[in-house]
Amino acid sequence: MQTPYQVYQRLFKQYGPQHWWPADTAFEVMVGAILTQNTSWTNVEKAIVNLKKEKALNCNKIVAMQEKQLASLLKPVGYFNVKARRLKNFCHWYQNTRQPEKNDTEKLRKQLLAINGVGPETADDMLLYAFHRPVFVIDAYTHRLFTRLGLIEGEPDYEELRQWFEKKLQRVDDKVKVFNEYHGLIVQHAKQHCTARKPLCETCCLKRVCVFHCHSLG
DNA sequence: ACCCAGGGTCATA
DNA sequence: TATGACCATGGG
Repeated sequence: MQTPYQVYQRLFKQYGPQHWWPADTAFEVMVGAILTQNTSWTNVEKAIVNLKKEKALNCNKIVAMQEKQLASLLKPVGYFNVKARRLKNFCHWYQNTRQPEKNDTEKLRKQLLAINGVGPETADDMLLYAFHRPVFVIDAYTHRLFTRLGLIEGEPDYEELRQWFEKKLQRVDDKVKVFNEYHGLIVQHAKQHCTARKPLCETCCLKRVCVFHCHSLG
């Protein structure tokens, strides 16, 4: 059976460094993390452009702005009313929290999860890509890919899956670096070879992982 | 016309 | 705790 780290090495060999998170600043990372909830990144890019064009990619500006006006800038991402509210909720926290980066990872994670509209994946995106903490991000692609590869059993919830990855990768040298690349690689790979529509993974760079598993089932 | 996308909250049982 | 409804645009 292939280990999660061997899967990582194959993906890295195939695709190379992913240069995640695609954003100019830590604040832009966190905004993007909220906007991309259940939404394709191409739509998020359009909303980010709208915000930059209005010089509204700014915490104080977003807090001060009317929610309706913010929602109009967020139109391309869908759920724009919900996300305008969530973005404001996040910006209130960010504005009122002095030096959140001074907190240890667990405390920071609890603070982020306490924001209405920030769930486990969004919080972990922020922790890894904005605060550079060694937190493994789980998303729908990760769950689907590793389920199809047969590397995880049952239907683990978010936290169980995150703990599983972090345990399997506990000995790697630079966790922030590897977790960063790994999540980007999973998304890159899954977009191409592990979508909901195209369920079979026959010709990708992880094929032998899949074949080995199928054979091991007898 | 239908399904999906780098989720999360809330009401209900 | 465990489902289901809901949010809503853009691309295949």
